[in-house]
Amino acid sequence: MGVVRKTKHLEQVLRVFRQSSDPLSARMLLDALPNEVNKSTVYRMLDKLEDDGVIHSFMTLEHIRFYALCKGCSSGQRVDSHAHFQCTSCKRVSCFSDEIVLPIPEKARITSVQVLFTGQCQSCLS
Amino acid sequence: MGVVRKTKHLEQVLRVFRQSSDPLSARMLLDALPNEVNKSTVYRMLDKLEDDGVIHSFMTLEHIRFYALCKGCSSGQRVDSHAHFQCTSCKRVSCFSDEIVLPIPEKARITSVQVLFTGQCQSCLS
DNA sequence: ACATTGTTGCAACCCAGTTGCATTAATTTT
DNA sequence: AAAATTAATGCAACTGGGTTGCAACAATGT
Ligand SMILES: [Mn+2]
Ligand SMILES: [Mn+2]
Ligand SMILES: [Zn+2]
Ligand SMILES: [Zn+2]
Repeated sequence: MGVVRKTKHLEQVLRVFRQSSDPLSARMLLDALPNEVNKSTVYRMLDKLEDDGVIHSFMTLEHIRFYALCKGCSSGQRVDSHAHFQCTSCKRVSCFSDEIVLPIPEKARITSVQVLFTGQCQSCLS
Repeated sequence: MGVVRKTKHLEQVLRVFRQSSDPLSARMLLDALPNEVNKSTVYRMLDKLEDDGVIHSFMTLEHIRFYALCKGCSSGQRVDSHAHFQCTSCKRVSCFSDEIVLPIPEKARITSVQVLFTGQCQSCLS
């Protein structure tokens, strides 16, 4: 079951996501929230928002889950995936703007795809 | 630093990987090994094998790391990625045989890509 | 205002993965 | 072959992301 009631915390969570250009982990979100919020509460909000399709999540190399606002995959049919990138030096996670079109395997009923590029970001290269 | 000495455990680990068509988690590997092996040892062997490029790893939705033998990305240049699939019902993880060709973003020096499809496998559908 | 029920905080818990250290075993040197 | 060297192993304690049961609280409908 997704979000039902519009609570203060929920509004703040959504505001933090909108103001961030990058995906966030639960820990980063906790630190970014203006009020002190219990971590259980944060995890439960994230679960519900994902249930509702408002956010997507994906795992990074350090087995930490990151979350980002969904930007329009909701329309249904196609399995869309905007890819993500993690810098192996500074560990920062970011979105790739370009949509990636993937051939969908026939062997199963695919409902989502996660693409994670890794390497070194510009600032870590220079 | 990668593997240096050819120990009994290491041979058994490689044998298990060769006999398995699917990627394995550390837990699955532990259970598949003929001898009782300490989990720290297993994790350390996996680390070293990945350092050496013998195996690749990727995270699944339940934040569990899976490992699979590298099948020929070693030749260098191209960022190759054979995609993986996890069934959301039975949680089984498998490889997709078809190589996936991805446009490599210019914004960073990409060294690897992970692609994880999720959905329902054939047997869970029927 | 009241009843209903979703949400929150708390504390305890789970589990994948890590780490420090003493012991063991593979490889090199003599 | 024996000794020396050092990588690999087992163990136990630990870390940290994430979960869960439950009582207290707060949003929503009437
Ligand atoms: Mn989306
Ligand atoms: Mn490979
Ligand atoms: Zn970086
Ligand atoms: Zn299945």
